[in-house]
Amino acid sequence: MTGFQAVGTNAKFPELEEGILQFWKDNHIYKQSLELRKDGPSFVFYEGPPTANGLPHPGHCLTRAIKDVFPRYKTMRGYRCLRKAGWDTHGLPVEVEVCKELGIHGKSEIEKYGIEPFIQRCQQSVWRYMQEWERLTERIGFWIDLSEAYVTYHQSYIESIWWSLKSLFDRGLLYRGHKIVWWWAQGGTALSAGEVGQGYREVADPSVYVKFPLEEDPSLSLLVWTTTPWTLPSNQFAAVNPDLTYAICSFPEPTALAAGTDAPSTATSNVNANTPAASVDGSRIIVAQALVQSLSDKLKRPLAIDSLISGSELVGKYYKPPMDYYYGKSKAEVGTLKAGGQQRPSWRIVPADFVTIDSGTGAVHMAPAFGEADYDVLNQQKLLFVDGEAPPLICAVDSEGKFTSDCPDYQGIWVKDADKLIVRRLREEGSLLHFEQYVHDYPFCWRAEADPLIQYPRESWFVRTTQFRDSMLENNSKIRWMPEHIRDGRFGNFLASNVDWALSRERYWGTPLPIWVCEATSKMDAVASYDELLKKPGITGTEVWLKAKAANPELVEDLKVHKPYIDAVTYDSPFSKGSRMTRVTEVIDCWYDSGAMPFAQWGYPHKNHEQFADQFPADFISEAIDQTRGWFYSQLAISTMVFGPTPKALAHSLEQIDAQKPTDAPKQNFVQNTDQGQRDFPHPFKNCIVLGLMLAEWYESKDAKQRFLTEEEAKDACGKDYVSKSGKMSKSLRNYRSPNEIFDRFGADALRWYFYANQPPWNSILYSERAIRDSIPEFLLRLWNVFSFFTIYAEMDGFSGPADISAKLDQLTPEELSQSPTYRPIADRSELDRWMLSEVAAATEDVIAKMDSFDSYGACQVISQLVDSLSNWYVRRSRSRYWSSDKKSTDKIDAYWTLYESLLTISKLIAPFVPFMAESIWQQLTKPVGSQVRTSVHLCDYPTADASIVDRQLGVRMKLLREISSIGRSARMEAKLKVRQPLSRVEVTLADATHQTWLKDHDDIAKEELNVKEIQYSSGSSPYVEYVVQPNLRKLGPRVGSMLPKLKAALAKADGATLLDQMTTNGKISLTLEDANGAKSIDLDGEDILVRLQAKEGWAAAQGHGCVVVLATALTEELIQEGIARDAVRLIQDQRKAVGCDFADRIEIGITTASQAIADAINNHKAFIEGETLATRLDVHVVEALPAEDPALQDLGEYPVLLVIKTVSSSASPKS
RNA sequence: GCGCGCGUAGCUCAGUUGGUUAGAGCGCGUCCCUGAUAAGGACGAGGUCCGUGGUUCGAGUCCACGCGUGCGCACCA
Repeated sequence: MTGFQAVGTNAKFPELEEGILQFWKDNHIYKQSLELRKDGPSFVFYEGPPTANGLPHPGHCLTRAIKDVFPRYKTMRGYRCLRKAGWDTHGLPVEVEVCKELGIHGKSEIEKYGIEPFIQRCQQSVWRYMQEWERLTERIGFWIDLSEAYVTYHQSYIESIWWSLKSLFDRGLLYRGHKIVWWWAQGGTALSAGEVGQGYREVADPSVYVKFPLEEDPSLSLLVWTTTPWTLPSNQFAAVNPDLTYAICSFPEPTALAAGTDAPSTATSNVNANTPAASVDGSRIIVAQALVQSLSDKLKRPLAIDSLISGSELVGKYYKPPMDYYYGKSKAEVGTLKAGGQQRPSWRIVPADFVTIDSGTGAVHMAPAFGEADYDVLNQQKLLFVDGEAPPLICAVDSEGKFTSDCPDYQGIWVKDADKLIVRRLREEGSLLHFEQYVHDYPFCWRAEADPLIQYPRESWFVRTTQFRDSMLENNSKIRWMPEHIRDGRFGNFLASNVDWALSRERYWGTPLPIWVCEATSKMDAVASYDELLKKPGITGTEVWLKAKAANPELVEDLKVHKPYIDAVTYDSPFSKGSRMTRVTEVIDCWYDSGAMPFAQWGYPHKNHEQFADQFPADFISEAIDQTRGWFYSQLAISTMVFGPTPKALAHSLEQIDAQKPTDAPKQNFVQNTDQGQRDFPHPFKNCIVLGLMLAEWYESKDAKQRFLTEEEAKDACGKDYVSKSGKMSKSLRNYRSPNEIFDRFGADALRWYFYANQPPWNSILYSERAIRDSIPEFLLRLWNVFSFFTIYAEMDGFSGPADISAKLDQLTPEELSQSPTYRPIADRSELDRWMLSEVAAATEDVIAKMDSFDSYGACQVISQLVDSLSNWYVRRSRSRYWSSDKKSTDKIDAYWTLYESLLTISKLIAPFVPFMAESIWQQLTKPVGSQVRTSVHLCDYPTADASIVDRQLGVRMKLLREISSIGRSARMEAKLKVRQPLSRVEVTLADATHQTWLKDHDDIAKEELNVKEIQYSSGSSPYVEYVVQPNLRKLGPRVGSMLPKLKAALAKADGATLLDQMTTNGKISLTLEDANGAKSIDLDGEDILVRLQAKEGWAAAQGHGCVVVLATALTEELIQEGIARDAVRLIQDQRKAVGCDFADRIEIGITTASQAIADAINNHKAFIEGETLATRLDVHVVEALPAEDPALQDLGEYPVLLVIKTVSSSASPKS
């Protein structure tokens, strides 16, 4: 039979954790934990795949910490929670990284380098930081199955995506469209909305006000405003709002106008009918009436309004564009309108209701090639004309963002560089009315920060997500978002303004779009797997991959479904005999990759049908808020489209699509016929914790030249000349410490607890190193000290807990522990023991309730409170019981069992949160029974609370007792009476007599806490206390309403004690209140009032919420002597420690003093002092005077003494 | 510009359905206790709950507007 081993208080948590990690690894604890629950109900968790081609930072730690705690909790609660890791591997970031490595830039250079070697490098590059990621994952204690991670470039993953895309394609949900996209000209690719959003930056662009002269009167011009002068050569329309009123303005001489009789000196928005002003040069402009004033201010010259004209009257007028590259050639062309008649297609004023008077001139230059709204206008205009006579798209810029030969003046010039040239020319030609710099946000490429994006017409593949807007909103409404406001706020808004998903990317490293086109008919076919492709008739091109593989056997097989190998594969067209089917060149947006993860991680539906059925949808996911439009959206969109019902409007068109297919092609509805069929809402996840962003905190020297991560470092280096900063985490600023350093300094548990217990997870969090450090003593160390206390004494006393149990042991549940012959029923133990175990059980109930509703923050607060109760009340109050010399005393054994059981339960309670410390405590606590019990706390069931143990009333009472002690100490402090000095008496006056009897019965504790001989409780009148009767607003508010202020005043005015007497005698208080309508009487019963106590002035008293504690401060000779004796004990104990005595060493004591009072006190309490200090001899010498300067002199109370102690023997017993 | 958060002590943050004296930790100050001791604890100072207006008997909490701040979104022409 072995016992416990004492554990030191100065634990090095990081080292401890490394040991635990090794233990988990050696014993496959994670695997065992899954195995144990293999028949349990499932709790489905999805890992949002991180990208491993960058180093993990503290934000990833938060995500991983939150992701870990719920699966661990659920597993302990009996659920089977698989945790499949995953890696996001495709996309532009990888390509950019490789380009940097190769020192190349842009698509043409990639193609020069060769797509094949480029792809191979991409595939290798994504694993660059794999080890760091795996190390972080493991070190922080995130239990997830890394060995079977899903990887987005794997063939089976890609084939799942292909299957889903085929399903979309076959249902007509995938289409090729001409759209204005945000185009990265240098990179030669469109960017997704999410990517564009990341790259907005504030820049100053040229802002020009340009005249568009009307053909009917060239001296009259529509004035337009644009910040993209380079789009002017491609001008096609000018738009006005037909509902706005426009003003025709001239430019009067400022002086002439000022001299005018009744003319205003500056522009006016009223028509000046009396003074038809003459423009200096005879020219006039048209602007929105509402903007005349602001325009005049901007131009710093007066504008005179000659007349007004409605927008609708302007519509249809022809104008001459400011730059003539197409106008001169085509101005004479006309097109036939569907409605009859003819019209010039371009350079016409058109109506557009999006034109506003928020800024500019109320007239908008339209270059449909370079603006989405402009493009829509063109499409509307096209509809007006008969086929073939509609306006073409005018575009003077090529896909590299350079002017084409259409525009010889600027041919080959990058559009942004042309701005300056164009502005100069406009000025020279007199069409520029005003120029300024305009500061606004403009998107840049998020990877190549110097490259501005331009809007550009591009052929691209789209997914008809707009058709599913309602379904997605419906699904969204079923998701439990934490915080709640995400649902209707950020995410809901995003869904409501959904636009079709621009899916394709004209890039290289990504999932190839599985669509093959017939070279003759342009008809298309989607392919759901590589095998399906191989079975196509007349297939060729697969040898390209085989050759490459033969030449380099190292190539991973997955590359064969990537560019360029897949592009080589062609087959016979089913649409046109003798023609070939060739794959389109695009790859897809990598957000689609991650969003397909719910099924693609299993390779579904090509395999693993059971796994998918079992693991869809997820019960729980969590990522940071930046994933709203990323993974949260892509998952929802894809699952809704692939597994949800097809909207009615679409179902109709599906029949037409089917009708057009070759006869051997599969019909569209195969998706609906899978073994899954339609799924219940919500999918694909039920609960989602949206994490806040993490900001960094750091310090800088005032000259901003030095940066520090802690205040101490800043102080050391700069004295007071430093400032605190906070902001985005930035690799280049190095304003945060790497997670690894945090682990080495403080440990993973400290970091985890900091994340869980410091704020709700959705709050944005300031990554503060000091806060991480501080979370250690607040919780981890406090618990560890209690644990250490237990082991020290248990070892000393030979308490070995469950070692004497002969029955089978497993998890050391209370039932198992109760088999021990020394374990007494809880009901038989002391109040304190019952209280502690009740607190543990109550906390267990609370933690379970909180965790079941995903409130990890709340759960941590409960746990923290519990540990505080254990440390600062239970152990504090029970210390003497462990010191007792009678090792077999029932009380002592009870104390051990109670503490032991509490620690055991706590180790299980904290296991999901701080898995290392939990494990460490569990293993030490189970040492006496070794291999009989589960080897890891993580293999145990989560504790459940025995309701019969929970005594909430006892909890309330103990809290009151703690409050009385606390208030008493406050009173002592006030009276400057240190606790070592015994007092004769305290009087405690309670506001509420309910608990008085109980307190009286248990006042030993308070007596000892306050070091008093007697405690008197009362709740009646007291000379020290004033009573204040206050209304119970919560009860009375609804009843008396507006009379409440009067009632409040009446109670405040009345004497509290009298009111209370009334209440005691009559059971009610009757008040008469004056109202506007006269007097009104109100009866208050006991529940309508609250009694508050206030200590009267002049007493050593202190007040709390429900009680007042008054000290009897008079000291008798006896009390003083006892105080001295306790001082002496303290002095001797210090000395013992100073000379290195062991716990049990016996000593002899000699005290020399000049004070007879000291000598008398010590002699009168000799036995007490000897007992406390393990002294076998205590001599006091009284001398005339002590040598004043002797450094060995110490203060005993008010007098100096000389203290000598000598170790005489060692003993096994600590106290006797 | 629009949308969504946030704004509470020197700092980092809690604050449940509106309710009486707004809390915690750190830091600071004063002190206590001490064989859990390279720990532990108490007490104190410190608050215009961003501002203004409103609803209400009653607002840190609800509403409106404004200011500051963070994030997201674009018809930023």
